[in-house]
Amino acid sequence: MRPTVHDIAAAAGVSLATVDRVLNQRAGVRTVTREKVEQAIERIGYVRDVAAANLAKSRVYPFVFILPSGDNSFMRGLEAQVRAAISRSTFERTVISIVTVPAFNPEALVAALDEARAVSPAGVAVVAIDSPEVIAAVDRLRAGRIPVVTLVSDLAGSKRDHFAGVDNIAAGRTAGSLMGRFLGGRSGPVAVLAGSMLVRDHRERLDGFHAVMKESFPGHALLPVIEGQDDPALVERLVTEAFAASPEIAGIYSLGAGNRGLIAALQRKGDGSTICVIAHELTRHTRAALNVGLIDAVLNQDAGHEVRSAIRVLKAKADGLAVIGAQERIRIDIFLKDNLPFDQDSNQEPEQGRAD
Amino acid sequence: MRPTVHDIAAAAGVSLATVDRVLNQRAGVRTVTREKVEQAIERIGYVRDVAAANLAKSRVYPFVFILPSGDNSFMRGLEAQVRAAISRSTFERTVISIVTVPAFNPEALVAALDEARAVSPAGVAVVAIDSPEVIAAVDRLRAGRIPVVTLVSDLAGSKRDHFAGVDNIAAGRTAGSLMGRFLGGRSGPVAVLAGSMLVRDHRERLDGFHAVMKESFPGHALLPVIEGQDDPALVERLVTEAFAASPEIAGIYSLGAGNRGLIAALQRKGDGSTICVIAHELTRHTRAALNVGLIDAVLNQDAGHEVRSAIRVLKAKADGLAVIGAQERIRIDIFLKDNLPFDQDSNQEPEQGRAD
DNA sequence: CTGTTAGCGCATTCAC
DNA sequence: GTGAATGCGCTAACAG
Repeated sequence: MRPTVHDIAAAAGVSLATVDRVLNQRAGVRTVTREKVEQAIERIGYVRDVAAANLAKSRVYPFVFILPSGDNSFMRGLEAQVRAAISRSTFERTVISIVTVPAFNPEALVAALDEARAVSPAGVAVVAIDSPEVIAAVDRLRAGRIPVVTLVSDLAGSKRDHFAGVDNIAAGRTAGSLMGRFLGGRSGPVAVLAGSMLVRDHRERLDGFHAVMKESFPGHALLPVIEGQDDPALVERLVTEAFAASPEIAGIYSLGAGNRGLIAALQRKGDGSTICVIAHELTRHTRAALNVGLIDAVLNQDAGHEVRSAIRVLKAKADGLAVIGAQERIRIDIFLKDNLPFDQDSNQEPEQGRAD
Repeated sequence: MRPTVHDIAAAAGVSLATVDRVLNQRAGVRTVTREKVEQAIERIGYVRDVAAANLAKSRVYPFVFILPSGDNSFMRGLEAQVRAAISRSTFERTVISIVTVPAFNPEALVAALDEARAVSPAGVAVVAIDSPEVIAAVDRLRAGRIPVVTLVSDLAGSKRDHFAGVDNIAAGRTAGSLMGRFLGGRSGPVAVLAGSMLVRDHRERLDGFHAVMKESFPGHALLPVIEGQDDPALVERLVTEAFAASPEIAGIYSLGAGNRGLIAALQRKGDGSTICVIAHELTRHTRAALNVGLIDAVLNQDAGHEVRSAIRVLKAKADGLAVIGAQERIRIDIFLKDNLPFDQDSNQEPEQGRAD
């Protein structure tokens, strides 16, 4: 049998209450007594039963998720995954609230972070915007001993506990590598379509992509970045203009959102399927385009995995426990039309009701 | 507050023991009483606290993992992941034993399955071999109400509860798609290197690959399948012979193991890097070859994920609970040299000690 | 057939 | 400073 608090108490010759005080680093124990207990713990190899502790405490974990609002399919899919987690709350002892704020708006995000702090939750998960004020707001949370996990887009320079998202430089490099190889012998310039250079994930993808294209496929000119603000209508207009300006475009890397607009522009062009297109995030739009050959590859991050991982990490941080590193690494999924998962698994919808 | 057994008892006007009998479907309750309790459960929306139940039962889950022996890097990585799970046993309330049996040997596997049944564990995970005797042995376990999860290679036609592995037809198709595109304009036949047609995963990969090559890239002839028995020495010899017989080979799809032999043959050929090579499973050998350009892409299944998933599913089946479908879907990871994860995450080694 | 009671491992009053 | 007693939600003897 695995040792319990009773065993520690017996071994150290003290009572349960004293053992508990030492275990939970509470005051009111003489140093000698404390050391006696600590040695006993060490000696008999005690490890706390978290489940029993949580039961005794009737512990629940109040978490706040802060996401961008708007009709970005990926973000709505992310929100659906948070709702799926909410439906599991009873089992997972969580109480999750969702706060949405306008995209690409640092002030709104700071306000949301400060409001979250006011309710002192057990943890906060946030899709970050890279700005000094946001960093400061995150650090205020951490100063209040509230664990913070960044979701999808990281916040370098902040004191966030963890980042639940992909390595976006590697994602950009991967896109570059696929683009170069898929183009094969074909010539022609390559266009890059981004949302906003305000968010770190977009900047990093761009850097990775440019690096590989210049290193390994210098034959293809890189057109100036098109910033579509993740807005389908704007994207469609800008891409159509780009086609007019450079009819010989051989490839497009869409590293942000608003792919509905891109797909519409490609369809309008008619011969769009000869252009090599690589996009991010599997939504119902990109999935359909992949299936008909308008898009050649989709790089994806699994929103469900990100949400579940964020919750696991926040719990662990709240309890001061370790996490299984590999389990929390978010992969860069590469989808061709040949390895598309069943529809239920796309970021579009929660994974409820999947066959098995 | 969430309702408890006490609330049910009060609402139904019975005692705790009766409630417990109904909840755990034990005999010795009059039908009227049972119905009264069931209605109360329904009415107040009771959901059992699994953690508390496990605490009261001091429940542990004895599991048996049956893996092939031999020096197959992927399988040894899988075993390392099981050992990593064993190191978490205290926290996860598991008691896991590992049994290894010679690869591609149905009789040995049947014997191992029957021995496992003799100790009546809470669940069995097995890397299956596709044969009627093995199916029968698995079904004997199921007949004894022991949950069974197949790992890596499935066992169609059996009553196994779940398969923790990738969709191997999709994997083969994906390999075909990448092969065709990476070859671009280049001509020349394509060779396929397999381990054994005895295991289902190899057969399925082959089918998927052939299908796509014939549909979409009919310009490339497909050479007869080379069966290397996952043995590096044999693989090296057979591949070298294939190079001699067909010097104009443009691509190789290695869908099994023994890639050390393939890599050695490619190195010996010298101009090997002009051949497009797609292999399975990220091990230290394939990782190194990917980095130097001898291999162009590696399709991978995350052994750590498979093991953790198998354990989660076995637990859920043992308790009659539901699983989160999407969390248990094993992805086909596609690795180029640009999106290689850090070394700790390769299938070669357990994920202990990863930075974060 | 049904109810009473005593734990599972831990946290937390409230006395001493 | 320290200890004894009670309860978290559930299960399992053991009575009745």
